[in-house]
Amino acid sequence: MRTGTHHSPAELPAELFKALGDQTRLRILNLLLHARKRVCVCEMVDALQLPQYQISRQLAVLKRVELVDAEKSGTWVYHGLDPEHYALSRLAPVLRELLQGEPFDRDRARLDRRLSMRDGERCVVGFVDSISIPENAQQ
Amino acid sequence: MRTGTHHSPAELPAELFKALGDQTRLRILNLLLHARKRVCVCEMVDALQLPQYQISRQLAVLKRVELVDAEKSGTWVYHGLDPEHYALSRLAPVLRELLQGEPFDRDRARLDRRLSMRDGERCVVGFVDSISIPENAQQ
DNA sequence: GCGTTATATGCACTACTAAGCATACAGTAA
DNA sequence: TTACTGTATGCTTAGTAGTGCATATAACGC
Repeated sequence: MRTGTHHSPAELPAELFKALGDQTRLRILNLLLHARKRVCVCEMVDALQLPQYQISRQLAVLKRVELVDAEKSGTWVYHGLDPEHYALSRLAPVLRELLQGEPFDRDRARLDRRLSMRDGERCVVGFVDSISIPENAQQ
Repeated sequence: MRTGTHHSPAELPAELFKALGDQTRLRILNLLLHARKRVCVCEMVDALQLPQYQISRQLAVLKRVELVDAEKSGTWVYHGLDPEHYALSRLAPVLRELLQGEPFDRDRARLDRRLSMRDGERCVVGFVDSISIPENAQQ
């Protein structure tokens, strides 16, 4: 069990909001809030259509503030929201409301297609590159 | 009336959280949430015990994301939360809950002393330097 | 006009942060 | 072992954000 935060308690809220202050990290949180289960990195790569290193990197930031934790299973790493986080329950409804429109809607749609490729609870396909979604507009 | 945000709508939530991701700005918001009325810069200087330029500067950031707006009255400028902000009503309860403990509690106490020096709704004393509060611990 | 007070801001400096690329690490399968 | 795949991370670079100081702006009183 992880115990230490690396910040003075007095600045915890600032660190928390700083972690939320990035588009990529909000897109990741949008996926996790939507999926309501752990999601592995390759699934996020396909859903967000971003390079794998960007997602790993931003996940590390979210883990540092303990919004996200990880569970390893073989080569795959499943990341999920930490329901124990001291502010998540209050923050989640606000995030759900704010993370609407593009790119958040399309990200959720791509994640759904990607998650439908699972074998039960397990990710089995690795990087699929380009989950096709009716792209009425690009971006 | 200010109309334009300077950010693409798709990144508005990220810009909003970025604005919340700073200790000084959270301390300012804490004051405004507590006061439930407009507060002028010199009152914030005394409550937060920070240099005036820091407060003006961070207020400018909060105004850029339109969480805060200002009303001028002579030399004094009264800053307040913008109740029209698209996310403030959802965010305010979360902020109230997170902005507890030090330095937020003491900031609110100092603001109360400072506000008690008002003449009705008007700030009349300028910089008082060191609103005395039982400082059981320094900082 | 002048001086004074309240607030905002230009500048220099420092520190941090995200992106991009390559590579390291870990686990699987042969 | 070797090859391969999923994930994490070291490094560099570019852009950005906070601080501190000085100064500018604005409104007041004389």
